[in-house]
Amino acid sequence: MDAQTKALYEARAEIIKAMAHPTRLFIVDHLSRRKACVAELTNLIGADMSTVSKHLTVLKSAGIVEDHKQGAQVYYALRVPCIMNFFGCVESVIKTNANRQLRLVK
Amino acid sequence: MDAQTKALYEARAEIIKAMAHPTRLFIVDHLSRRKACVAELTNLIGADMSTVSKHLTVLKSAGIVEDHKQGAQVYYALRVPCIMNFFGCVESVIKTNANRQLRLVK
DNA sequence: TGCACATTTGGCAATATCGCCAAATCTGCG
DNA sequence: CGCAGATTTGGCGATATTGCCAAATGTGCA
Repeated sequence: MDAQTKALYEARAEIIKAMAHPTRLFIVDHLSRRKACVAELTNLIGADMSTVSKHLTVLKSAGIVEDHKQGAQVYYALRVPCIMNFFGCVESVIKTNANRQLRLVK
Repeated sequence: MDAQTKALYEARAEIIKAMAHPTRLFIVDHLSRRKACVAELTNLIGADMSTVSKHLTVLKSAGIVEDHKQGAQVYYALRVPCIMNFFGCVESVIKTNANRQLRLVK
């Protein structure tokens, strides 16, 4: 694999890596419905606010979300809605896996 | 976030985590065109065969690829073609990011 | 200015991931 | 059986990720 091809796949992996965490996945899912500030997300998630903030930083660096201040609060919004396409396919993988499991039992 | 919701996002993250590596992304991309055996992929990737084999194990455990023996060789194939939808969106994230960069410079 | 609230940053321990090497398996065949 | 080729597994050091706490920073307002 030449350097350029490698760089391409590394760039892609960066984006996907940013999604590869349950909390960040939840955040993306939630933001796909409405923008939210850190405190709001922290509440829903039930982790330390600093933890949530760092997850948001990861998503932001990847370019998946964007933030804007509104008073003392920082609101985050989904920047690339097509990310939601991931879920459909992921769900189908999970379903396929489950079916395979079932077949083994039956 | 209640335990069930958490479990759901964890399951989803498992799948995405399996994709979150340049080499594995390359493998998935390649397998979307044709099935291939380990030696073949190893050649294209240029890493130790044991490394490639382990990447394939990760993809297989996630249910993204499946394998079948053909003589002494093990062929891998994409099990869930919709995974390829990821690329389109990832590409658009990369493009959006690049445009943002440009705007900063201009 | 100084307080209260919202968020980010620094730091650290626990854990997970990665890639290579060496050794173990597995397969077809003489 | 025993060898050669293909693949997987075990193990290890290096590196990256994660989550919490404490401390720092930013913001609106009295």
